[in-house]
Amino acid sequence: MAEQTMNRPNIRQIREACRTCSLSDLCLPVALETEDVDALDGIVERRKPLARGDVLYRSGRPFGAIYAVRTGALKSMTISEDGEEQITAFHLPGELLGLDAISFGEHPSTASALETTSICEIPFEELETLSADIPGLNRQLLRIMSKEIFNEQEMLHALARRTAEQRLAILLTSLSDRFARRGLSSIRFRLPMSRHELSNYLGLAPETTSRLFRRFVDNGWITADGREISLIDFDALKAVTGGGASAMEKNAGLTKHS
Amino acid sequence: MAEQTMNRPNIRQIREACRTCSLSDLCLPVALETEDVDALDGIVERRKPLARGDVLYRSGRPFGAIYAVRTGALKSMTISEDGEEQITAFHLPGELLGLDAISFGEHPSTASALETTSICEIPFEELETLSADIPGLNRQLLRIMSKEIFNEQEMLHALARRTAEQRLAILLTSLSDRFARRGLSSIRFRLPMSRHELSNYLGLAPETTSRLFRRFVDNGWITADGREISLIDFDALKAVTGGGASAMEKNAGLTKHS
DNA sequence: CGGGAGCTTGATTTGCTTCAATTAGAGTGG
DNA sequence: CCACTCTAATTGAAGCAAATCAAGCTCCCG
Repeated sequence: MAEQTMNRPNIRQIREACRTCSLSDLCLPVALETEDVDALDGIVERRKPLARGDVLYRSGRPFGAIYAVRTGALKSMTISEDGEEQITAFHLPGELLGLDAISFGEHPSTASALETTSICEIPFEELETLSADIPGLNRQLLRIMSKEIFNEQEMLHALARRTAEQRLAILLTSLSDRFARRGLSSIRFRLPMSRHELSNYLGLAPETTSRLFRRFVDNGWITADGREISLIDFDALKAVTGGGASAMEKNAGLTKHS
Repeated sequence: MAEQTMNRPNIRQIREACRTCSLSDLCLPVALETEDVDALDGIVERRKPLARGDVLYRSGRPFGAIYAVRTGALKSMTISEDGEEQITAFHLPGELLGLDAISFGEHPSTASALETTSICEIPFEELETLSADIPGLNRQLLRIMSKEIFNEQEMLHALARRTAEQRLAILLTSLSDRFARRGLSSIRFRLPMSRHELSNYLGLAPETTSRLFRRFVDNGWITADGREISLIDFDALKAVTGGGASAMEKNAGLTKHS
């Protein structure tokens, strides 16, 4: 399937079309015809950028669209009845969010921007209509959701069973791979989230996260200046993750197909 | 959508058809026509029962079908390179498994029977073909996967952030609701998994799980005779879960539609 | 030059794991 | 049918990792 892709004469145009709207997840790994991509592109709405803290959609609101991150970053979170927010995911450029709303008709989580963020809106109604005509698109939607399930499972056990040190190493290497996937530097990047948000996501106390950053720096694995991170010894980081967990390998795996 | 379902004259037949093949997840919550259900039913293969420990599919094997549990129970697990098995999910009657394989073309996890188990095989190729003709089915497949994503997210944070006590309470109430969904008793049931497997899934030491069962019994919340569990005080259990987490509420939510 | 939030650092406590036995159960063969 | 064996489950004691409690620090913004 991926092999077929390579033989198509217009694959470069397709990729370009995808890239402009950050729909790489939806388009790149499959062999969509150029006209199909155009059709997909046609239903995508570019929304005005979100400022830090702006809410893209709120938990409980009716579901009408999924979203692709163009630039910036967002967090997904649920808010328990005692008002405590629980971050369930970070969304980087090129990634999709809102998929978890498909089954309920309303968003089970709230998404807000971590920094100035531009996104594309993909109305689900129209995407579904389009899917009926384009078998490849339908399949790709399923693929993405399946991948999502798997990544969640990986992360689930990454967080459930691993030590704090392993959790942070997993997060850093995961971010690295996800940035790399979008063509950004995999060894030097700026964390879009605060230490507090990062700790919340990892299920750790902020103090623990802070101590870990110190330890990683002392070990010579990374340098950290606020949110600016450099991975000095990626292999060392990778080694402490515990091997088994790597939601990122799967991202890399899909990228290779394109 | 769910409302439309109620008005169809043949909804009862549809449900019956679904129930016979344990495809409730796939059929019940949506308004599929009788002939559609028949078509779906036609592609489903009933495989011979699995004995305890039998492997349904192994990690790395090519993906060809998803499966529905008719009776019994299975576990999904990944095996890290050091040979340690990590249980990622339990699958009860009426539930689907194998969804996580759709994106990669091969199974990322291994599924094996916890007890004598009968399952239905749903060849994915044919399901996809069928989906093209039946919009409702396609949507439902997406719904299920979306729900799966959400449940995973819920569980992820249930396990990552909660105490051992909360984790076990969440598991017990979740199982209770899932059994109830299949029309089985929600207050008295037999655990399909060993303490060891249960602990593995929850990310706890078996000793901790054992101590927790004791504590729950001492508190008068449950009675436990080996794998036979009775929930004496469901509300107390529910209370200690921490409120926010409830992958099961969502299961119940879908049931209500039917 | 304050003021405040985010981050870091130190001291103490708690909860879970680990280590070490013991007990209970399930299956087996005499 | 009962002793025997092996594995699963339980229980106790000790150790450790991370949370919590409590200050300081630093940077940003007024």
